[in-house]
Amino acid sequence: MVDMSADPRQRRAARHARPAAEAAASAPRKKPISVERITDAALEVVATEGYDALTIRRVAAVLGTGPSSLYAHIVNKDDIDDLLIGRLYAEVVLPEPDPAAWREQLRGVFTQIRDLYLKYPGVSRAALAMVPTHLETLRVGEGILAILLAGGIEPRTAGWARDALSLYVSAYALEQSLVQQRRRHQDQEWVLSDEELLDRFTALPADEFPQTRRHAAELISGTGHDRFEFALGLLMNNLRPASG
Amino acid sequence: MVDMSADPRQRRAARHARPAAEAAASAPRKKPISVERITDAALEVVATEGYDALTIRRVAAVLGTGPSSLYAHIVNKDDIDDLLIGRLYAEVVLPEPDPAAWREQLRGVFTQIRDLYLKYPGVSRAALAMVPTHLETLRVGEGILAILLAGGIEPRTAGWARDALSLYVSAYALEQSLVQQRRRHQDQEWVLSDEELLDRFTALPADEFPQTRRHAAELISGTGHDRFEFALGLLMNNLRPASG
DNA sequence: TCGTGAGAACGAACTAAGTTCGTATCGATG
DNA sequence: CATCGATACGAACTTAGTTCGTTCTCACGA
Repeated sequence: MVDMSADPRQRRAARHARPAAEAAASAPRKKPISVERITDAALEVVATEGYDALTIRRVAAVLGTGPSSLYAHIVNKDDIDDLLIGRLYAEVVLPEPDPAAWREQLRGVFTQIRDLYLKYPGVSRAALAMVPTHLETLRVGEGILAILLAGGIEPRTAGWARDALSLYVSAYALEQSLVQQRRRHQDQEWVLSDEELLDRFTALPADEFPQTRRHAAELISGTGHDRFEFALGLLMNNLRPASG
Repeated sequence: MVDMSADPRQRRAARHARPAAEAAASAPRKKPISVERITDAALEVVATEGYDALTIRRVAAVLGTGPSSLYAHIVNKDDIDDLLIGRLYAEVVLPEPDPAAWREQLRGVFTQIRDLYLKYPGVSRAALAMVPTHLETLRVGEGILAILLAGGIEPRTAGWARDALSLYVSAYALEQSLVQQRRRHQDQEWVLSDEELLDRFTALPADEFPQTRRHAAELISGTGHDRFEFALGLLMNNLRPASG
């Protein structure tokens, strides 16, 4: 059983501690509100309406109740972020580190993370704000670190590189989500297609923006994911086995 | 004079167009609310209380009025972000591109941006959400692009690298601001000093977190800025002049 | 069997925030 | 000096996070 103490603060703390012995027991008959169901509901909201639509009231509505009902299980709204990220990172599968393929392995893990973020538009915001001792993020972090170390990267470099890569991936997903969101909210003037963007760039005054104007085509080239791959490449290609 | 049309939407659009002829005329005598004063007030709030404390009401209070008074000058709250970023990026000074020193020049520019972000904790959030046709960000973007091109980087690579670097810098500043903010809000349990973090890491179960445990010291090593420099290095060192 | 009490659920309400509306005020202009 | 458009602003509407006090439920012990 998960921690059933009265105070949700203690339960949050328990979630950050190592997982308890976890006796399965019997599944709850009816449908009592639980941290799991809250997480399910929150993920559903984020997946369908985006992270901005994630409100206590919205989650409560999905569960067919009012906002106050959730506060027996969560500390506050930030706590939902915690749950979300935990659930998301639990889905990341980590490969057995292979010294010969560490770059591909890293690419694979970070692509997984990117796609999880994009599946739930905007959650990367929550990931950026997450405290660094979250259990599931620690697990994934350990996995990434293991891959880097297996690749022969010196520990300190590995740690720093891991942080840089993680930060970039979160930011990339966040930016992509924001673009998508603007596209959904057809705010007329603020949605710019590639052609419109190209027009804007080429319409810039040549004396002030010579490079942007001249290379407008290259600047808007490539899908988001092309740029993602490119950036990951930049970050990883300089990492070399220590005494290689 | 800046655009004095009635609709603030038109005024925002005008801000994104090329700067008008800009007849100086006489400075306003009294203290009418203006976009400039709103920007000043907003920056003051962000600098002293952080981006989270930036509310319409808070800004209005600084100007000694009520929230509705601002809506003759701004479209909505997002518009304030626009003003903030414009003001911030206007402060960035761009060097004359020197083909021999492009890496140092890039470092300089991005360090400026980083420090501006950190001076106004949390604004990088606004920067990430900013539409890519903002006039001042275009100016800085042009400058960065010019440095890369002067360094002999192929245009498409230069564009993508610029985006990757900018994204990383924003994310870095955002993360740093979040850490600072947590530290201010002494939420007891969520503030972790380096020693506490080290303790946490070394207290992890050895079978599940062998690497994190073993290299805990390296993982928490280095100031934020060390990591910033490191990441910039990773991103830049792979960029090479096109035809060598 | 029947209370009983701890935990869970929940309706109502409080606060804060973004935004709108209607009106009042001000200043330049004819 | 009257007028009109732009500006200012108080009040109010809406949505949100959170708290409070009460009610409900159910497993356990007398």
